[in-house]
Amino acid sequence: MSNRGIPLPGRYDDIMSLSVRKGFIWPTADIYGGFGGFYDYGHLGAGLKRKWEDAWLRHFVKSEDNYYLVDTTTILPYRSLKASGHVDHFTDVMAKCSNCGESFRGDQLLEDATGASAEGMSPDDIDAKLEELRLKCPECEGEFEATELFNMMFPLAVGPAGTDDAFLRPETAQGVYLNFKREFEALRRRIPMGLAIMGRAFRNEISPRQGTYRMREFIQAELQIFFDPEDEGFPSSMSLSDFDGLGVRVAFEEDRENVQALSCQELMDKGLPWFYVAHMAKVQSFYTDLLGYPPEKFRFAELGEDERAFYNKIHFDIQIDMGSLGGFKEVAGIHYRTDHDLSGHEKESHEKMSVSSGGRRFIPHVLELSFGVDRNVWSLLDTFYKKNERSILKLPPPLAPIEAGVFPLLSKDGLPELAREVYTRLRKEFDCFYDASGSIGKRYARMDEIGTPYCITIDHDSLKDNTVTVRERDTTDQTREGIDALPDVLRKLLRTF
RNA sequence: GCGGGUGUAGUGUAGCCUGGUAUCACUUGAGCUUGCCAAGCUCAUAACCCGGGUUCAAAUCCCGGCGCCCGCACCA
Repeated sequence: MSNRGIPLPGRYDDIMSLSVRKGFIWPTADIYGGFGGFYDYGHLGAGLKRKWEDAWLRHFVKSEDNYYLVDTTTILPYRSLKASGHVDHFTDVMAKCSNCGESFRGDQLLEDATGASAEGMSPDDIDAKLEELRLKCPECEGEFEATELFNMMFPLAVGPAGTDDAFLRPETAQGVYLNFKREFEALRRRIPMGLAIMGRAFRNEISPRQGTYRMREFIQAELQIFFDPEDEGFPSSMSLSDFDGLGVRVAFEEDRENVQALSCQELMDKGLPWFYVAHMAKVQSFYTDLLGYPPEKFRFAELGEDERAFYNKIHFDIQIDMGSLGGFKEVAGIHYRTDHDLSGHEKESHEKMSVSSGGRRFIPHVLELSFGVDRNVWSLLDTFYKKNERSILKLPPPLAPIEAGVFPLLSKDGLPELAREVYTRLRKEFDCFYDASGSIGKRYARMDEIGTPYCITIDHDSLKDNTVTVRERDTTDQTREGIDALPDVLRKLLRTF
């Protein structure tokens, strides 16, 4: 990824400070000095995250026939991850130079020296081979220490026997593949079939960095779409004509800095299959149309052969330009995983994964839409937090953790009583916040900073005619509405997707 | 994991070199005030990342750990 660049000065700190002060995000076990690679969500962060997840679910899962949300365990048995390739590919044998201290991947050293793949070799075998070939540190010609196994997966000892026979899942996707046969039956053997999981995944990152961008425990929202690779009609409910006006913003591998806006047809002319293009359009539409990201901050970045997993036939990252992180950073990916995963599980479990459809028998191919939820939440804060004379978090209203503030203009003359009454009525349906403290301007400012799109103020006129002012966050414009009409008014303003 | 920087109320900071338990601002809470955009006044709450060591005395000096930021490496 060409993520080079320096963060805007103070931008990261501004967002982290906002997060901590107001209740979005802070380090796990903060009172013990934090815990590298782990972050907790406060009340606002949890609300924002939940609403992003709801939006994702509606846009990608509930909008299609035969797409469903499932939920699977975070602990998986050894064999399932052996079959998926994670046991071998997620485990690196590190060789450390005794002289300069530099670390290298043992299999890489052997491959460079012999030209043959050394993947999956045990540390002892690699040690023996390094010895045999008399390999020295490429940096300083120093000797290597005994190699060590570094596993990106967290091993677990399940049961009283206490053997390392399980791992915390490194991606949610495997949960879907393991349940493919059951769901295919339960959903009456229909293809295409989409199965989504939103849940936690775990990777023992060597150096977690940049807040919630790279964590050791993180949340994924992943959709696995199973389809017939030979069926041009997939998926039947999608049509490229839905995206006619959309210029799909793409940066190809050979010229990563050059973002082109291409039509779906132009992308297909470049050799991408139509189902892949359709999902690119759908993803971009999610960000730029639904959530309102500025198009220039959005792009697909093609990953080259050496950057993507070997089984991903086509792989574009979805990247958002984040000032706090120094440029375009990955928030999601679209991966054409072919039949790699189902075939792997068929081989290891001896369960047939092939299906009959369209008069043929085949193992379905998988298109995976994979989103990092925490990264997306961070990108919302980065993209929509404006800090000038006013500090405003210009969140899309449907994502705002607090949807409306309800204030009495003054703390006297019966205004608080009526305001409380309005608040009590609205809170049944909307996420509301009542506040009577400080000046009205200060209360507006507090709401602006946490992204509350609307504030309702009860004044003296309200007592006479049952109307209130509704103040809009970004413009500060006010309209006067009847108290009885508020639910309808707010519904129209807030339930926009 | 390596190198550089760094850690003081909720947030941002002064103090650290030249040891004597801490500055300022904003925030937060209470009260007064306040007829619509962080106004004002009074009062209050609140901090030296953790653990050792040196010393009569450690935020300050030394050692170890942890966290954070930047670079390298890593991120099938």
